Amino acid sequence: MIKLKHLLVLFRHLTIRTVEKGEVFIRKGETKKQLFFVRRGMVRSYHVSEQSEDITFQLFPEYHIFGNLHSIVFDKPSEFYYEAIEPTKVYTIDYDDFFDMFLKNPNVSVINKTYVTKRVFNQAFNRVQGFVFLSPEERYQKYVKDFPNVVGRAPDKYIAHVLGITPVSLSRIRSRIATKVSGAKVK
Amino acid sequence: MIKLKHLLVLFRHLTIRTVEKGEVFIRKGETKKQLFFVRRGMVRSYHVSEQSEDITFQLFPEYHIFGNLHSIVFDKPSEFYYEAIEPTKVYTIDYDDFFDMFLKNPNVSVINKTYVTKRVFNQAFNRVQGFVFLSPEERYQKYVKDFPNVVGRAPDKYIAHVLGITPVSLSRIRSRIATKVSGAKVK
DNA sequence: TCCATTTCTTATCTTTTGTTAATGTGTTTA
DNA sequence: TAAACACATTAACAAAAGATAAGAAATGGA
Repeated sequence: MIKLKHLLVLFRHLTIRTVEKGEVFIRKGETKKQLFFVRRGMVRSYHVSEQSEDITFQLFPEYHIFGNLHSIVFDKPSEFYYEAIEPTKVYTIDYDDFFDMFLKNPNVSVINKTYVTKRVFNQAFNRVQGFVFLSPEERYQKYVKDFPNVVGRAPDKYIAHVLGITPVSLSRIRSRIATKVSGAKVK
Repeated sequence: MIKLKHLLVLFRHLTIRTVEKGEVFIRKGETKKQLFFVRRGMVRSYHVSEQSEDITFQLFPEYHIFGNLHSIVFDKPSEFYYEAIEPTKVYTIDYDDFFDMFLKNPNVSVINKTYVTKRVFNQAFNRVQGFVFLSPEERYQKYVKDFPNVVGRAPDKYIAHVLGITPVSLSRIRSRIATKVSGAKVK
C-alpha cells in the first residue's frame, strides 16, 4: 500500500520550484520530459487554437502529478501549456532520471516503480468512463465528489471544459442541481 | 522503433485461443490479470447496468491489445465484459508473466518494456482529448479515420457508445455528413 | 428461400447544449 | 475609491441530442 507520505518523501529530494499565479511550467512545442508533483497551489493544462479561446484540458491541485505526457509517452512536442493558476509550489524531476531515483534511494523503494504510471493512467481511464457512461450533469456531480478541493476554487469555466461542456452549460447545470436539491429555484 | 512484426513474434510464444462470435474472454467481477492480443476478429468491452442496455466501452480489431485493466491497473474486479463479436483468434498471457518474457526471450527484447503500457495509455488519452476538444460529429469523423477497419464492420450501435452518444444520434450524424459531402441528401 | 431477429433509419417530441450577448458580481489595481 | 477586468449568470434563439416508437433494411438460421 502506497501512501502519499511516501511519495512526498520521494519528491522532497527533487528540485523545488515556487511560482506566481500565471507562470508557465511547460509550453506548447517543448519536448522536455519532466514530471511535476504539485505540493501547493494549482496547475491547469490547456490547448490554444487559432479560432477559439483556450480550452482547459485538466486541473491539478495539491498532491497531483502532471507532466509533459505528449513528450514522455509519445515522444512528441507538448500540445498543451501547463500554467499555475495560483501561487504554486512543485517538485520537479526529469522523467529519465525518475526511475534512477529508485536505485539511488533505497528508502523510497516502498514506492512501486509503476505507481506514477498507474496514477496517470487512472486519470485518463476514469475520465473516458465518465464520458461514455455519464451525462454532463452526472459528470459534474462526480467531479464535485472526486475533486472537492478544486470546485469553488478554480474558475468554473476551466472545470466546464475539463468536463467537455461550455461554461454557460455548466452554469445551467449548477442552477438545475440547486433547484432539484432545494426543491425550488432561488432567484 | 517498434514494429507490429516484433509484437507478433512476442505473442506467437503465447497461448492461442480461437473462439466463436459471442464468446466471452473476461466477465464482470473476474480478477484474473490477462493481456490479449487480437490476431483476427474483433472484441468489444461493455458494461451492463440494471436499468439500461449494454453499453459498449471499446472495440478491439486486429493487432489491438486489450486486458482486464480494472484488475491490472487498479487491482479490482473487472467492471466490463470482453466479448468476441466475430470469430476471433487471440494470443493471451498472464500479465505478471508478461514482463518475464523479456528476460527469457532475448529475441523479443527489441520491444520496449513499456511499449504495451504506452499503447494502452495512448488509447485512453486520445479518447479524452476527443471528448474535450471535439464535437460528437468530429469525434465520429476522427474515429472513421483512425479505425477504418472497424467502421462498417462493427455495428454502429457499438461505435455510438464508444463515442459517448446514442445509436440514434450517430445515425443522424452519418446522415448529416452524407448530406454535406454529396451536397444533397440521398433519400 | 423464407422467417425471425437484429440493426439502421426516420419521425416526433422533449430536453439539453451551443452560441451570442447582455447583465450582474466580484476582484484587482491604478 | 473608481475604473477596469474577469467571471458567473441569465436570456433568447438555433442546433443538436435523448427518448420512444415505427418502419425499412440487413443478417442469420432453419
